[in-house]
Amino acid sequence: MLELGEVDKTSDTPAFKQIATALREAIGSGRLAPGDKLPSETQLREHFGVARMTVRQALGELSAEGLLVAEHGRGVFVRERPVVRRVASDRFARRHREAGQAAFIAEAEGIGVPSVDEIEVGSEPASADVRQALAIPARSRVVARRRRYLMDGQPVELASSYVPLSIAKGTAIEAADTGPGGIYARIEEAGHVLAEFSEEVAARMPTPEERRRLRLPAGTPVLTVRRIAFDANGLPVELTDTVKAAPSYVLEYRFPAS
Amino acid sequence: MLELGEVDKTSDTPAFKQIATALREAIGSGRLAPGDKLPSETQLREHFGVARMTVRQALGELSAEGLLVAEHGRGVFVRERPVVRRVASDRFARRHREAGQAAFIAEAEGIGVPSVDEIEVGSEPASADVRQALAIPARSRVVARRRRYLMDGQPVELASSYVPLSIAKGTAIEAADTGPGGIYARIEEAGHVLAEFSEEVAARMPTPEERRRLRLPAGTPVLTVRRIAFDANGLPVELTDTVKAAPSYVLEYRFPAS
DNA sequence: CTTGTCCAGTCGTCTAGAGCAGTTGCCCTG
DNA sequence: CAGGGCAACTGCTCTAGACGACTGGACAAG
Repeated sequence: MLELGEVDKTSDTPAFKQIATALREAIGSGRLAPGDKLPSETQLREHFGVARMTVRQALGELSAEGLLVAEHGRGVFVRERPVVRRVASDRFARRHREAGQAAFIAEAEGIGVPSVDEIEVGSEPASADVRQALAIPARSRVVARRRRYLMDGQPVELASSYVPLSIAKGTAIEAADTGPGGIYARIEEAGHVLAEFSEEVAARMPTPEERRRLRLPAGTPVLTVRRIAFDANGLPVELTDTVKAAPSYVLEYRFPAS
Repeated sequence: MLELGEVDKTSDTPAFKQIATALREAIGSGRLAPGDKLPSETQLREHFGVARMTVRQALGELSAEGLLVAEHGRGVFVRERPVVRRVASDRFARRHREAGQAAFIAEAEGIGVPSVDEIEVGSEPASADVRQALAIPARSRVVARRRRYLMDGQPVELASSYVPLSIAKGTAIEAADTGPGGIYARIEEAGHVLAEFSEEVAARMPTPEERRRLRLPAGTPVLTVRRIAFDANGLPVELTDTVKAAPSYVLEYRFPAS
């Protein structure tokens, strides 16, 4: 019989979140393998001692993340190829609403990343790699911002953002707190209307340093995303390199074809 | 007062879907502007004559799409700007229009199509995962095409393509050689105008089988891409799962003038 | 004027049911 | 033995409540 733990009703964590966590853990540990059928909603309801709607809320969360597939009349199964989609975060949404910068920032900062626990800001000479990406000359300097993002207390992402010093000079971009609307709002204030960005996604093994900071088990790959923002003149204005703990991140884009 | 229409309880469309559609329409038509506050859940409940959970289900759907933001104690608001993943790529759209199907194929199959050295085509029962992605019922069959791509003699990519047998039946899709224009041309000939596709990218370690076929050194991760093509009616018509040895994958986006 | 308290409104979570609609396995029939 | 039909099981939709937590404004006390 599948071991799934219990729900602590005295906890301030909602019961459905606890159930979702228990199921996630069972999948992560391999007790539930890809293709396996989960206990039915009724069985889970009895096991955890909650109402069926509560179980469904947990299952719905995991389905939205792409970990589970429910099939009418058959059961709920662990996905054979687990994927995790982006989920909007209310907290971020609120910040955006207040700042009026919703779409670009939401996308560029990564929707669904709730908190930052480390931050490091300073000007430095740009590496050859960064210079090439930002199309700036040799010996140029950039303002670098390095952060670690947490979700539910677990590190999920390391981000390094670079802005040419020629753009950042004398603005709040040089400060740890970039103010309302974040860094993109400051870049626009500096006269660069954001128009486009490109993303390059790759898979690789983490460095030992990255493994430590992301608390990754040995043998786990990371997903890296390099994003470059361009202004209306096609000038690169910002570069963000992100290292994401895999497979907790997946991109999903839909293109109208015409 | 906001006009939102009614729910037809005799319809076979679920009530919460009808409510979601009504709200989407109100936002699309501008009766609900970005930043506007929606009627409260209680008011919507009374207006549509349904239980509150049903209203919440509709609101949850729109929140997941990024159209709405709920804030505890304040209300539900229309997002200031649409989420980026719904924004068209001009580059892609333009090329599609100019070159017709060739562009869609080049984009979908990967630019700089390499050579294929293994191919395997046949009809088979769809796995739960594939059925879910293609939105087809249990026990459905699909035409599966499994290929290995080579670049300069080195294997770079394993691709598995699935088309519902209901679409492929009696067409060249069932043949190893799909003829000029490839599989997408045959799908269009079958009456499905291709309209959009979605992509999901993830990183993971290869299976031993994949490692062997891609001739990967131990400890090297792969990049996986799942692409689903939809016709003009929003019906999924084809699914491609790709496992790439090549380290990176590029996506480009452009923001609408705003 | 400032501060703190209270309260109505709102969303978040949860319970305890109900009927409906797919899926599957089994039994019965021919 | 093959096929049809039935019944059990599953997830899907929905109802009708309950209480808690958060927000924002009214109002009283300082």
